Amino acid sequence: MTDLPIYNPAEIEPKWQRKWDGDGLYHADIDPSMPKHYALTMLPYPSGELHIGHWYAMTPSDARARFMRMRGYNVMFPMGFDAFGLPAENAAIRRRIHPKEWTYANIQRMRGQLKSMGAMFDWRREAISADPKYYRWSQWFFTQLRKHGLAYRKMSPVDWCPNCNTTLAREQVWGDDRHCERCGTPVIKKDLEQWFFRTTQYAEELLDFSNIDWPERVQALQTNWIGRSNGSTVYFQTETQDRLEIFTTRPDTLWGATFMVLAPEHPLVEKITSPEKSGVVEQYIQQALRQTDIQREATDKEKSGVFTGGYAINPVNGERIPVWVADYVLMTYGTGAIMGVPAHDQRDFEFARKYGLEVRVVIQPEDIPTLDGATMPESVPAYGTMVNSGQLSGTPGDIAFEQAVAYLQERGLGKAAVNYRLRDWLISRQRYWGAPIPIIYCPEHGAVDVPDEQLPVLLPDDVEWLPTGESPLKLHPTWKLTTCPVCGKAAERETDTMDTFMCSSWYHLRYLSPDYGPAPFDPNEYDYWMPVDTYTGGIEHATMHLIYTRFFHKACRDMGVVKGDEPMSQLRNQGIVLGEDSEKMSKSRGNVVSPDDLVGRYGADTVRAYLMFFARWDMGGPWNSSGIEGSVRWLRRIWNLFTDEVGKSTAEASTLRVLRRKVHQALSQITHDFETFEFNTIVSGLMELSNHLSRARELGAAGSAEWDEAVDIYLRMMAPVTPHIAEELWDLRGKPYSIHNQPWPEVDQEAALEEQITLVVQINGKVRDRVQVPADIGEEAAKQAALNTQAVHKYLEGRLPKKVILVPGKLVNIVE
RNA sequence: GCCGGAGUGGCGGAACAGGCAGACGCGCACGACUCAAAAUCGUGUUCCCUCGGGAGUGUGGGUUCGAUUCCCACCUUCGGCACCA
Repeated sequence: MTDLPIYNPAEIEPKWQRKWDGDGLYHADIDPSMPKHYALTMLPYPSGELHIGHWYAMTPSDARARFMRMRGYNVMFPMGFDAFGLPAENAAIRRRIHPKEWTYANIQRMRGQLKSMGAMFDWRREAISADPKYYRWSQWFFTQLRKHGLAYRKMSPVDWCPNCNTTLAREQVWGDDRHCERCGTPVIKKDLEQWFFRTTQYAEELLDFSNIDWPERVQALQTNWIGRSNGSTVYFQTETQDRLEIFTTRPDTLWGATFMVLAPEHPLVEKITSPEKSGVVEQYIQQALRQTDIQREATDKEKSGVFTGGYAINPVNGERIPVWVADYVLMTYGTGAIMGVPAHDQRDFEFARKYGLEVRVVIQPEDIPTLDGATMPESVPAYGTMVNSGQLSGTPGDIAFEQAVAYLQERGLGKAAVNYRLRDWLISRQRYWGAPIPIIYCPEHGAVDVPDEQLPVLLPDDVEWLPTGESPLKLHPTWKLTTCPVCGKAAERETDTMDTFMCSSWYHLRYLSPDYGPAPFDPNEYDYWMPVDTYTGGIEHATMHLIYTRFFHKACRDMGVVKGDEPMSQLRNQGIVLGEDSEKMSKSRGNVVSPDDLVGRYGADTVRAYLMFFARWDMGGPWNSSGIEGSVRWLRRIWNLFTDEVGKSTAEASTLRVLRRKVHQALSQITHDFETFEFNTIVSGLMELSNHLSRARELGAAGSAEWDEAVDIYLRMMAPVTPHIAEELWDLRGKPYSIHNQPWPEVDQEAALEEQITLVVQINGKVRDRVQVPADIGEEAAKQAALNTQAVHKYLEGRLPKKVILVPGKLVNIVE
């Protein structure tokens, strides 16, 4: 017995991590002679613990980045921390520890955990959004957006979390009960002066995904979120001689409008309401406004409303129709006013039936019986021939929309219009732990930008934490006192900070040059590295971060700060790792899987391999603690297989030919799967090949040139998945450091070709036999071989087949 | 209600420009090694069966010589949106 080293990840993993780190192996620097690849994975929030979800997101991303590196790309794979945010403040209040201290302690701990992954992060490029050298530029971007009219301040009803004491963006309000994303408390409405970014200005462009390779799923979610509606604006006139604009997606039903409805907040309500109705209307509005959005927006709620006593004139037929107020019309969409066409809209129908308003049919779809407004049990929203519609009567359904719009436009009664569900992005937060909004309020000059040379507006460290929930910046005795940059007189700072999504909208740019002073990023770095080639992260950011960062990039493009239309060329999302009970992991359920424990027990390589293997990456799924044993055994076997003593090869030539064939076939498959992010079949392909290698070894293959080639290729293929063991085995075989600097092996197509193939013999589409034939067999010979099989003889009993179908290289189907 | 995924052995999953269903792994069973166990190695493992076969990829149809893969209609489930005019 010789002293063969045993596989001990606890020893080799830290050893190689230190060596790689010391050598700067993964440093990515501009090199115009090489094609670049910017691989980016979503940065974590420094909550304190790296959990298995981070590993699940990051290790395959790392493996892919490593693969690209071996393929000859100059790969940058940076990491950082999205370090501002509410949890730090909650910790501050609960544990009487400063958010900064809490955050940076967590960062330090998580940086260590991240390093235990053995990922190829270039830590020189680390960016932390809570660093003044970072948020100085978050503030600069805000100023730029304001200068270009893309940031504005407005008094508006906002979603307010009474527990967090702050506003929330629409995206941060979740669920049927409209609760706070962070703490789960139902939100309330509050009127506040708030800062907004004009995301709506980019609504149309954000719908265009034609130049980026993003998952259909994300495209669908974003498209849905932006909510484009094609229709037209129609100008009604009230009897008080006011213009009342409405938006409709069905201008072809205009002749069927039998009433109008205004949102309770609509500015014309007061004026249009007749004196005798004002009491009832006033009462209704008060009650509507008191309701929460949850009550008001519940779809199953019975519609309610009141008649204002006012009338408007339908511009297409001059009819006088009553104007109502109802809370099913929202001030925040369209113009806050609608025409009611009960025959062809279900909401209007329910309203009309309840209040006895006329239901008039103006659309008659061809395939259903003639409609009668008085008796129809529900609305008919389908397109169809226009009827009772003046000179447009008879217009067929397929052109009714365009004809109606044309009719309105010719007469100046309306125009084609598009509406979006997307709202402007509310970025004000009444919190301390965020980037201060760089604005100064002067009694004389109003809201004034903090001049660039005064940036950053630093967060004061000496703040008091009172359990009022009020932002400590408001309570600070002196911080907000300053002077107006325009007139120099006493003025006050804005005490709100920015939504952290603002900071994370451009972190990929800060990675380019995290210490750069003159600008948010070094333009040379930008020109070389951008755009991000592959972006990976969770699907849950589809309608938040991933819309914000696209908006941000487009806005920056229009401000002349960046180039190109999109920040990230390719996006891939991973799924979620659930607990073993198939439920979402949570501390209270006690089903949390700790990556640190797993690494301690099995080593990082095993955890990496299992995370890539156990599920389709984009699907995720429940954790299985016994399943990881498969990865443990695989790596142990590989270790033993490649460290075992090698004598002289005793294998036959055919064994070695088969060995080469299997190796190159696996290489071809694994290369393909790396390209397409199919990580689970990368690992299964490696496992399968290791089974072939074991067999070949038993047949005496070790010691041959073919065996050496097999091991060499094998180690390179596993290097992106399990970087430590690959490096160690590479080293043990006396190969030059580092395996991670080796090129990806080339497939020898000839070696991968099969010599013999198994031709499947089907009779009437059912498999009846198989026959071994040379791979290059001709058509006739293949058919003959199939017809000569026992099964076919037995089946046909001398009869002639009706048809013989050959799928070259695969099968012969004999049809009787 | 609308939009988008997903339904394959006991389990995770593989195969789909239509062509051997169940690769790979977990689990399980049996065997080897061991005094014994663990570990390891080997063999088997979709179901039914009268051992000839038969059925089988959520359900029901269709196209085809041939369908897990394509088409139509459903069912279940997960995610998103939702009184959006």
